[in-house]
Amino acid sequence: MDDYQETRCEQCVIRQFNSLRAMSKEELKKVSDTKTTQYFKKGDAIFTEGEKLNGVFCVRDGISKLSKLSSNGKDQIVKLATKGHLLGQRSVISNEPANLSAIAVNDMQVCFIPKEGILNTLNSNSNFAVEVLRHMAHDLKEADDVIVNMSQQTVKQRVAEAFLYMKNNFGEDDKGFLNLTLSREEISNVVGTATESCIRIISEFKKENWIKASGKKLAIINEKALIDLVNS
Amino acid sequence: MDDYQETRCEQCVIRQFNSLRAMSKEELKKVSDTKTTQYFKKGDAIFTEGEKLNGVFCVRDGISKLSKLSSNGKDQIVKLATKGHLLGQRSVISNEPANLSAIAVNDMQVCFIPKEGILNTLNSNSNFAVEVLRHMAHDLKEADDVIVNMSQQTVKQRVAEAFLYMKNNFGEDDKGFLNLTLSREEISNVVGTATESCIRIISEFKKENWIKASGKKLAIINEKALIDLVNS
DNA sequence: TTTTAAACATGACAAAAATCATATTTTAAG
DNA sequence: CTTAAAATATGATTTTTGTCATGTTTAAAA
Repeated sequence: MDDYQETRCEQCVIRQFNSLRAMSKEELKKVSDTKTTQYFKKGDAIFTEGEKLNGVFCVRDGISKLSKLSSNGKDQIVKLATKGHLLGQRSVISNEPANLSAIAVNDMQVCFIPKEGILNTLNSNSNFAVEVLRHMAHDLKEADDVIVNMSQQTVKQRVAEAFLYMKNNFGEDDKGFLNLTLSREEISNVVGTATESCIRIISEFKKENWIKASGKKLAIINEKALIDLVNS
Repeated sequence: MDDYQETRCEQCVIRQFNSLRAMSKEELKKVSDTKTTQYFKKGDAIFTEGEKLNGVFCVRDGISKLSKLSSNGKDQIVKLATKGHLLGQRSVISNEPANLSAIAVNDMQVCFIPKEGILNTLNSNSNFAVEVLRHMAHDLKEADDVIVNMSQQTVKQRVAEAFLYMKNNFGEDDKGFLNLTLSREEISNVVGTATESCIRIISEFKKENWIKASGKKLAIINEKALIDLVNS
């Protein structure tokens, strides 16, 4: 443990991206005293569906998929979370087991914040409560939009949308390749389709020259075509 | 206007079902002074997608569908709200236009509460903020579950689930008919499918003796069969 | 009551997507 | 480096779902 040189929440820039920024200096200090930093490797579970959570996880680095098992045995990825996102908030607030599993898509650094710090602040600092509420409201809007897309769009449109989502939320490197690399199976779990169908559509996109691949990395080379497909 | 004999929020039992119950007597009094009662007939819009909302709507009676238009021109019903539900909360909290339209499915009585009362209380009463947060957390969990069902289940399973949802949330009358009556088109907008496909599946369920119809009313007569289908 | 429009229903067909089979390529382990 | 396992790819086929056409029933308006 090289805990001694870890960043303290007060100094951590990450919190500017989430509701922790609405905490007072004092509150943040308390949180920082109880937090622990954890490292997860690609494929590791931060928590799993049905697990009782004793706190929330603040993502400092890496990307996590939030997914749920459906009755047919397939995983559905509901959301992808990165730097600044708080995981497990909903569960802690409702005092219910986690509804989703959080699995590391690549290597991650995550701070665990025991729930007491969160719940106490929620009850005493309405600024913080409203800030959390605003984030939750945003998540809810996004979830509603996903429902509409999932139910009304074709698989092909959803695959196109997944690529646009990956570009907009996780960006691309200097050569135009998506920073987030998902396996074909993971993409199909985002899109909610059979892996083969997903692979076939990706091949099609490559033939159309809308995307290209280099190793495991994918790049969008005709964004307009993807957008047009989504809106058709 | 027969406003003089309307129920005041302090006396209204409906608020026990939503976050208004976390308001103090004083706060509730203020809200009650500014609220107005509105009546909507079947098909009327309480608000529509993209509209700027100046307050929230507390459903006293009747049922509303919350839906969103997808790019292909079809309506997707995301949620059905009844007695006690607050509509437009998310929009008011985020200070964004409504993401969904709220249309009356049958005749409704709804109280309009100007946003000032809500926002002031949110900022000053963390009890209330946390209560709103809890409700929002619950809605978010439900939305995530809908995403999984929409993306992983077959149309037939989703139709079965829609009937179970209607029974569980809106109940049935003394003869076993669902209290909520939706047109075939509305059911297909809940399920996210073509109206003809929906009609065909309903006919099938009738032939199997899982449901029966009398006029526009539908009744579940073999709930287990529907549950088994959903879980298969 | 008659007329008209909307809702419901069903057949025929087309399109989309899933499944099963089987290669090929890539990655990881020994 | 070699070998095994996993990931990617594609063909063939079946199943599911959507679309178009058309008929019937139901409800609403004149």
